Parts: sequence; structure tokens; C-alpha cells
Amino acid sequence: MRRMRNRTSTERGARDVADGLHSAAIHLLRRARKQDTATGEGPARLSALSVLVFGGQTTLGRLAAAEQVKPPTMSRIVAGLKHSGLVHIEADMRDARRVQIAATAKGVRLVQKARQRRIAHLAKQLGRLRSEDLRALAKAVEVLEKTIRDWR
Amino acid sequence: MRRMRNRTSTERGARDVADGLHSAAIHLLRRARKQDTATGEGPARLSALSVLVFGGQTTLGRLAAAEQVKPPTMSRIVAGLKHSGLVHIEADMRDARRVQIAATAKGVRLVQKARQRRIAHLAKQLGRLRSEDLRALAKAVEVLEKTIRDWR
DNA sequence: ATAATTCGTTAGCATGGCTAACTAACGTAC
DNA sequence: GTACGTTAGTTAGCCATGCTAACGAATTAT
Repeated sequence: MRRMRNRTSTERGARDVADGLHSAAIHLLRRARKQDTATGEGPARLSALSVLVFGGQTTLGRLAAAEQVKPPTMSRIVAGLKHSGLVHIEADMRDARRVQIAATAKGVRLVQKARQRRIAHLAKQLGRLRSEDLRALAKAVEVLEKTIRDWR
Repeated sequence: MRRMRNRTSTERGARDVADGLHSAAIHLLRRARKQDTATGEGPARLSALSVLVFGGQTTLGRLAAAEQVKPPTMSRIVAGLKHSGLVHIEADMRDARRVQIAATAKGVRLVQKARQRRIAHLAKQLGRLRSEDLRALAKAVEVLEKTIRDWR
């Protein structure tokens, strides 16, 4: 178990996997991020807008929690999105402290286009893999999604 | 957008995998990054310092290219690292325009500790997975490393 | 009614990305 | 050897995105 080269999957422990995963994630995102500049919106705004598009309207606090930022940060992100006409904001009837934030049609379109660009580029790389490798990645994505859901 | 629930691995195409991978990478890194706050240095500085530690000394321009940022950005990052005593800078004998940047012993120690913290935290999450899932991730990491190497 | 809590905003700070414009040094052509 | 173009880094100044502290307003609990 102390062979360092040529290790097979089963020989790699959680630490090795974590290390490789971390490094791979960094490099993947650096490349993917460049595709997003075409939208004219920054990464934080795009990410928050995506949550709204896929998850439907929410309050500012819930959106901040989903994005793992503090409320003041999200407040400013939402202000920027509103300024660009990508979200609209309305008061909550039941609790006047809350604000309900929702993506506009324009916001939905932008997210769809951004996703297409980003994903197309990454998918192009993945498309060159053997289908066996692609299946392995698909399985891994499921595992990662579960890991993230159950994070503590 | 059109990712459906209840699809099995083999039914997911490159686009779906790319989408899930992108999202998972974002969320993984957001969580991992929080471990780094203990170092007192920001993410850009830590990342650049890591390159120096693992890759040895280089010039500012090469470091900027490695980190995929523009020279002015790297100039400021390096200035911060120098201010914290994590790198030292010396003139290049052959070309006086260039500056050679290298991690100090303190810089090396900081990177090692940061990496340990980061990886330990992620590994702790992965350690809760079934060993079958962990093997799937390990395989995926190999595939990703290959994908990144062959990127074009 | 009053006190405590919760939700969001405002103000102010630091980091990190960019472009434009500059200086300094190098290389080349004459 | 001088003049010109190129290359490496820095400086100045913009914007986005993270934070904490402090606040106002609304809700909830006592």
C-alpha cells in the first residue's frame, strides 16, 4: 500500500482522492470560467442567478445560504442583477422584512446561454474520452452531488 | 436544464456530465476554500505560492501564466507574499528586466499546512462514503487528470 | 407593552481581477 | 554606437466580491 506510482483506483485512499479532486477542480474551473466572461456578468452573479433559475424564487437570506455567502454580500449581488434586469424583487406578503427574488425572462435566457457556452466547452473535452471513462465520470458526479448534499 | 432525475450513469451524455461536474467543482471548492482562511492569506496568494513551492522559482511572467492571470495582477499578489515574508525576490543575472521569485522556508511551511488542512477536510467527507463510491471517485480523478493534461 | 430576535441594508475594509500607460532593459538594424 | 522596436514589470485606477460592524424595520416572545 505504499506504492506511490502506478497506483490503481482501489489503492488510493481518501486523502489521495481528496488531493487529486481538489487540484482537478481548480484547473477545471479556471478554464470554464473564461467562457463566462461573454455574459458580461461576474461569477458570483451568474451563480446566484443560476440558483434562482433552477430553484425558483427565494428570499435573500436563503439565497445567501445557498451560495454560502453572508447576507450583505448577497444583497449587493442581487442589486447588481436587478440593475441588469435579470431579477425582479417583490415584498413578501406574510413577512415584510423579507424580499422575494426571482429571475426575469431575460435572466433565464442569460443563464441558459451561459450554461450552453460553459458546458459545451467542457463537454467538448469530455467527448474525446472513451465511453468507459465518461461513465466513470458520470458515476463520480453522482457521488459528488451526494457528498455535497450531506456535507457537514 | 434538461438533467432529469433517475437517469443512470450510462444514460448521461457528455453535456450532462460536464454540467454536473462544473456545479460540483464550484461547491467543493467553495467549501475547501474556507479551510484556507486559517492561513491569513487569500486564495490567489496561496495558489501562487503553491506553484512556487511545487514548481520551484520562476519569473513573474511565468508565474502569471501558470496562474492564468495578467502580469499586473501577479505583481500585486507577489508584493503581498513578499510583505508576509513568504517569498523572496532577486534580480535575474542574465536579464535585468526579469525578477526571480522563490518561496521562503516560511512559505513552504505555510503551503504544507494549508494543503494538509484543506485535504484533511475534504478527505473527512470522502471517508464517509461507501468504499465503492470512493473507488469511483478515484477512477474519476484519474480521468480528470488526463483530461486536463490533454486540454485544448 | 416591552424586549429579544430576525431580515435586510448601509458603510467601510481587503483582496483580486482587468486595462492603460509608463519605465527599464534587451535586441536589432543601420 | 545610436536609434528603434520589443519585452518584462510596475503603477494607477477601475470594478466585482468577500467580510464585519452597525443600523432600521418587522416579527416574535415574554
